[in-house]
Amino acid sequence: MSKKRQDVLEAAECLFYEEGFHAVGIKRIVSKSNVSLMTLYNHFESKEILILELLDHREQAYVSFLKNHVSQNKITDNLALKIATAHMNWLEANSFNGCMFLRAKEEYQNECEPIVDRVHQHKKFVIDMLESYGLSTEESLRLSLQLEGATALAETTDIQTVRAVFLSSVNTLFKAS
Amino acid sequence: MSKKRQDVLEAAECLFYEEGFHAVGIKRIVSKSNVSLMTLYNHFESKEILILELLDHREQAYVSFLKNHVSQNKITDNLALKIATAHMNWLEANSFNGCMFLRAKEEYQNECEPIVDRVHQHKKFVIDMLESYGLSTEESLRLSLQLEGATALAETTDIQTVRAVFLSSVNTLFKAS
DNA sequence: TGAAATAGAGTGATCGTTCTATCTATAAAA
DNA sequence: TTTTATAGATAGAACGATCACTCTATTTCA
Repeated sequence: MSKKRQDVLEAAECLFYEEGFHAVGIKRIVSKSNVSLMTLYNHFESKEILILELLDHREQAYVSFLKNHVSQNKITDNLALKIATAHMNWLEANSFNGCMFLRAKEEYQNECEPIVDRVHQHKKFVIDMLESYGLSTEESLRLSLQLEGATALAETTDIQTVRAVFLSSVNTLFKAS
Repeated sequence: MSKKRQDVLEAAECLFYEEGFHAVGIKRIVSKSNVSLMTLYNHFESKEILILELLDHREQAYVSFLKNHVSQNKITDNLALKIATAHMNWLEANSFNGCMFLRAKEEYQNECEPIVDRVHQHKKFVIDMLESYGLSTEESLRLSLQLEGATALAETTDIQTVRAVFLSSVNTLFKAS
């Protein structure tokens, strides 16, 4: 991948996540990424296409982060707790402003169908991933609700408090599974 | 409260919730509420102040909705489940696009401190309300995570599925309380 | 008679996007 | 090694549309 392209994606991801999609203009992204306006438009046809590619980029980052942390986790008897811990580490490292996918869907609900579709696809993808780890459909949904809850709670609550509440809930819900 | 003022608040609440704060312009609100531009500005000094008053309005609506539904709920042995059911009814009636407070905080994170402060205040208010129902601090946080999770999951998942997963989780977490 | 609401023009700023004209850097041809 | 050709990146002006907000002049209604 082109270095310029990567610079744009990283600046856009940071700005959009911190301030929202409609609140951040193309000029801000260009300025932050040290790239010219035309270079951005040579790589991305439009703002909406940039957002779509950003969501691809972020899904890949989240999934590989989870994979790595789950495989490194030493807990052996509780898969859900392994995944929850990995998700908690993701939140702690990157994300105190909600789920970027849900936020994209919320902002483009009545404006850009491809973005909304992409978000639904992502959430389905995560559920499928949980099932591929060996959870049942119902367990996947149940864990998914916990993951979403932790992400939201972390927006307004001290992260160590969220960790304790989140992991103990998951532990209770999935013990002796 | 003035009728015109009420009209503006209702139109703004609907539009902001459906499409986001930055995505909706004042002209759209004026147009939807059948009120003139100057009338809006006579009632609300600025867009940000309108949003702040909207959050007041919505907090009041949510709290009284919860109070009514909790008191009418016939479950006698599980307070958390009563509250969860009431929250589920709120989601089903009004809210398939996330938590309006979190969305306000996300969009105004680096732009308007009073809005961000108001959102933190709201979340603290909800926790306090849960405690005033008789839950411990830890139980309140635990239930709060479930409420946030249900709100988020309802954005991309069939509402009856959310209801089943949500209520069964709360039931497991709070049984024999 | 006086206060409130109206429509609509006007403010300067910013939006996403396009265009132009200049510059840089690498690679092929001399 | 020098010249030329090609492609990519640059800054910045310009587009029409919209942003939040103000002002004015007129109308409605108690």
